[in-house]
Amino acid sequence: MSNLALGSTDLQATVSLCCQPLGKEELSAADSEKISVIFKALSDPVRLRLFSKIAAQPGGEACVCDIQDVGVSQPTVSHHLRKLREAGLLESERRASWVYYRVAPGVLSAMAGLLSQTT
Amino acid sequence: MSNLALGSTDLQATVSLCCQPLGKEELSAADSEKISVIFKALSDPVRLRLFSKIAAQPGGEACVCDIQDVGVSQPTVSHHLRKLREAGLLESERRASWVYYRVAPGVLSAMAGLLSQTT
DNA sequence: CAAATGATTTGATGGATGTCAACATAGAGG
DNA sequence: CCTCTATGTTGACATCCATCAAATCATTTG
Repeated sequence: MSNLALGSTDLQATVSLCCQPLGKEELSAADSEKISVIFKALSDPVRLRLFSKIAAQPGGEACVCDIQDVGVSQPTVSHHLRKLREAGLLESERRASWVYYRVAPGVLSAMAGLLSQTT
Repeated sequence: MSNLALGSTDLQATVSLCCQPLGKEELSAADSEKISVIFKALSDPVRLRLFSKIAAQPGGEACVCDIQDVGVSQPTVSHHLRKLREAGLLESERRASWVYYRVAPGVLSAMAGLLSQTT
């Protein structure tokens, strides 16, 4: 593994550019496929917790070693972080011995936009 | 099956009352468990499409017969609608021969709040 | 280089889940 | 009642997925 965009989806293109808010216009089959990937990434309690730990980090990023205490083994943590990265929700970068994860830019606002009220 | 609240989670209590936005404070293990249920409900393409069809309905509700063309069999549609209801995302009501589904009140705004930007 | 630390990958396994066919239930209308 | 239409439920099955142990890769340090 090497750099930021490796194996990740362009989430901004996926969410921001494809869809009206859910309450405004129904999703096409294709868009549903794309967006469900994002919800699926957050559908596991451990993954959601890891994502929240990173999102809530003051500096906006967290070392894997700082977020490992979620009740599962370290390989499992790594597996979940990979899933989050592949879904386009996280970016990762190696600095010296450590790998840092951060929320991909635009992710939170894109998802909030999808769920925003239109009434 | 009979009425609105049958087998459903109180989603407003689950989402609105438990959590700060993801970018603000990390979720507890318990809250992660609760909220991941909601994401899981939307993690299937067919379910997400059904939910979007209902959410985008002008009157705010849809008869099952109006949203069945999503590429799977009728029992499967029924199964997915049940999952969405059990997760607290939808409510259902029988009127004459037909069953109507609508988005549970507060759901969209609660989820949007969870993902709202805090920066 | 060798050892140690941090992180990912691989392989295996038990459990969860989406799907359909068949059957059951509910109401409408002869 | 009996039938037709609209939904929901059950049972079976194939696939997906979370998890861990073991092995591997990457980087620092002795």
